[in-house]
Amino acid sequence: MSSLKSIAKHPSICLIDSSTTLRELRQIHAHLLLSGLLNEPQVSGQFVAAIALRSPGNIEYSSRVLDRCENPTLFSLNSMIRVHSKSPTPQKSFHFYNRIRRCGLSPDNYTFNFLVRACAQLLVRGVGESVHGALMRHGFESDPHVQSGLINMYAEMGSLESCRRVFGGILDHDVVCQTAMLSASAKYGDIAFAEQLFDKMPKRDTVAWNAMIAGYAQCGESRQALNLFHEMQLEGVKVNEPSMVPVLSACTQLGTLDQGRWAHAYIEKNRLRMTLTLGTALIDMYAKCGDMDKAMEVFWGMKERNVYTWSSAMNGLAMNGAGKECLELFSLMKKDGVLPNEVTFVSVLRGCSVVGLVEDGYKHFASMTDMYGIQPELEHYGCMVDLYGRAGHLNEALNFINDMPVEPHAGAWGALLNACKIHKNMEIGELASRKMLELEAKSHGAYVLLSNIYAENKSWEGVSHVRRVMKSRGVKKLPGCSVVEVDGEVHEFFVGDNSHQMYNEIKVMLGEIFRRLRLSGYMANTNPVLFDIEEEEKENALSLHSEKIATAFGLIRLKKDVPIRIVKNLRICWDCHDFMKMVSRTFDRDIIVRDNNRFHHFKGGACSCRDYW
DNA sequence: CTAGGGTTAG
Repeated sequence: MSSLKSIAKHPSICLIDSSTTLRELRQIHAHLLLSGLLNEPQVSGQFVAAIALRSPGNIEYSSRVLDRCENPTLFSLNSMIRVHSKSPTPQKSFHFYNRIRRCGLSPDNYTFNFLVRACAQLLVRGVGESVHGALMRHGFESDPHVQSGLINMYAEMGSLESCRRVFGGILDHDVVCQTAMLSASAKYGDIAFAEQLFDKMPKRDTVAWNAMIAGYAQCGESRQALNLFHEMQLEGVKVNEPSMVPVLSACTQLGTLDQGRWAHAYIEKNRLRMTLTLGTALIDMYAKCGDMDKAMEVFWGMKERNVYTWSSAMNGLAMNGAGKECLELFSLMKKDGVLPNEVTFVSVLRGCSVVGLVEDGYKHFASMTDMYGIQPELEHYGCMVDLYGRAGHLNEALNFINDMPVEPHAGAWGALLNACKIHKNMEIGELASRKMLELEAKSHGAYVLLSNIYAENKSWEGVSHVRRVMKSRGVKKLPGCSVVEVDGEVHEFFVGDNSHQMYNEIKVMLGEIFRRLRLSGYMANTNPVLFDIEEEEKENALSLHSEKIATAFGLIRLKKDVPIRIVKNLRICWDCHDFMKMVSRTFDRDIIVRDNNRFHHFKGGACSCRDYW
């Protein structure tokens, strides 16, 4: 036995890791074969498992080795099931599961755990249920990891009910399966139940804390996510890489660059590894908080990049108006041998759209099916309509919608409507809004756009008609809200908000801004017919859009060389857009606004969106 | 030295 142990630790096997090449594996294999060691099931098992666990890129090779092996160990077969469960071909797990029986072995709790996870990936009707049945027959339903896998599987299959049934059937809840149930509940928006589980866990480990933080972030409870992370540190729980991903995601949602920077510094100070996932979350955070330079710095600093990493960076560039750079990155990605997916193409098309590259956009759109076998989805069609529309090719945009092989969705008509607003086209605009409102009768934005198209074309009866319809249908909207961060503290302003403790100073500053802007020729949007995106309380002189209040506050509290960063929950309106441009020139300040659509970088009187809104 | 938690779009 002792000799077996030393064989199992054969130095060449210990050397295998993710950088090992196929050639090197062949050499190790030949070496083991020549020395006769490979006949030992333990050694071949170790060899196969080492490849499976530490060098998944060479999984095909270890699969062939294992297939030729007379007496594979359960350990090596389990390892193969495990790698395939996380691969794009989870069905291959079953090949090794079947081999377990044929070799006269019996599956253990590890086998079923990995197999269940393979089913969660596979998502073929009935397969998960039959594996569930098989593991019950083998008596593994009381294993906490198997239970956790089952809950996770049913969550993936879309049935919170089944998760609850599994969970309810367990007498003694282990932390592992409680954590799985916590994640499943959060995934389906039942954050209250997730909290309840978290609160009554007898022992909360890092994984449980991470799951709860991620649950908050997924449900859009960003503040709660950040609060819980701070609590986690106070409790002295060990923080690791997966802890930071939802923390960054919360910063991304809030648009709070200072907090995001703090999280980045925390990662470095605690020497957390810059894994693919963590790096991608960091790039996304910087991109969506408006610091695209920093996002690219992180991007280029990464050792490896997958399709998520590339797509995040490309999406960031597109959102920030850097369409050319987005397309350059796309060619580099392909050169790097990374295969684009459907999400990548959303970024590519948006990149083309923001700089008006109609031809390139069409070329890339066609390449989706021709070269990559990716079926365009609604988002891609929406991007194409936006591409044609923004460039002023309204008829082509309309034809494109009419030729769509699937039923056009509200987003496609919305993109066309938006283009009609930019290019002041009333006829197509009416058609687009009618179609859009058939699909989304309560879409506030559609009414506003249509009304403004009428107003700009001086069709007053059109304007009043829209208003009547809106009222009769009870269309509601979110109140506009803008957020500014000063010294890591988040300040929130609503439309016409006078509740801030510094409101008196803000009021004085607003007066000063308007006085100076008027001297430079700014005409406040006084057209009483032009429909305001946040029209309510317009008659109140102090009722200003939240981004104007936020700008005044930023001018007071932020140093001159620091850009004023504003995050808005709605789309910025034309008047505020003009206002921002003029403030950026008159006060010589950079202003960066993230609205719910994209970024606007105001500098020296111009905007990065080139007034394409 | 096999089991849990995390990322892009909408």
